[in-house]
Amino acid sequence: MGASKSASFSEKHNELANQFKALSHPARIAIVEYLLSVDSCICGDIVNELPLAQPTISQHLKELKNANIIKGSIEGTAICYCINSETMVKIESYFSLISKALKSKCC
Amino acid sequence: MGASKSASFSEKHNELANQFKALSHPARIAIVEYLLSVDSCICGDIVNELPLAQPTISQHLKELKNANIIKGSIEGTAICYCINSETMVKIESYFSLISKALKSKCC
DNA sequence: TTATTATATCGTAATATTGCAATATAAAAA
DNA sequence: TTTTTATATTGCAATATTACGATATAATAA
Repeated sequence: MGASKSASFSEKHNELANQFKALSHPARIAIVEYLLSVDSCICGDIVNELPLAQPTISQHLKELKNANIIKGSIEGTAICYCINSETMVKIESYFSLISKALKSKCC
Repeated sequence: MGASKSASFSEKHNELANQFKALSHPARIAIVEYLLSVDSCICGDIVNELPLAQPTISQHLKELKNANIIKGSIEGTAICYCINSETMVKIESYFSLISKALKSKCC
């Protein structure tokens, strides 16, 4: 067969995996860092920032949005995207927990 | 066409994306958390912990190893895997940086 | 109303991932 | 040496992702 056996794993593990999957493409990392570098959340020019066609970027944005990595709100003709800090803090805490747990170990 | 245009992105963005890709599957998250829960790094029974066949787990372990998420060393017949703390700390720092940058923002 | 502009969706080809049976490898035990 | 045990590799089918041209949608401008 093939195809992920995601049903065999916990809800928590699946949610985490989905958020990492959203970040598992260089274009999506570049989008996140671009949103971070822009002063406000007024965007609308991500297409010109990346070497990808408009439909491709639209698709990447959708994936980031579905994973709660970014938020988007309609702003006239344009759409205003920005990073979802809540999710970022959550992921940071996860790695912080792992780092702490590793300190009390051998290896 | 299709297939990731990874060559169009920076080395740094590709490396990060690869590490997140390694963590983008619930089985691999489960492996990391299992390694974390075991007291020492003496392992060898990951196959019995997960609802996947031995070749599948071997493949997941290989992907985690290639992305430097885990390290493996031969220990007689068994192979001893453990988490690569260096990488975890690096990823933690990345999200810490993002969180900090987000604090001085609107949204 | 008719452009124009910004973004989303559809359809599809190219490629990558997932999972596992079968098999290989390699060290320790009998 | 032969068997057992632990892990890796191969080959392949099922499925998912990536990218983009064509097209749709929807708000503003002319």
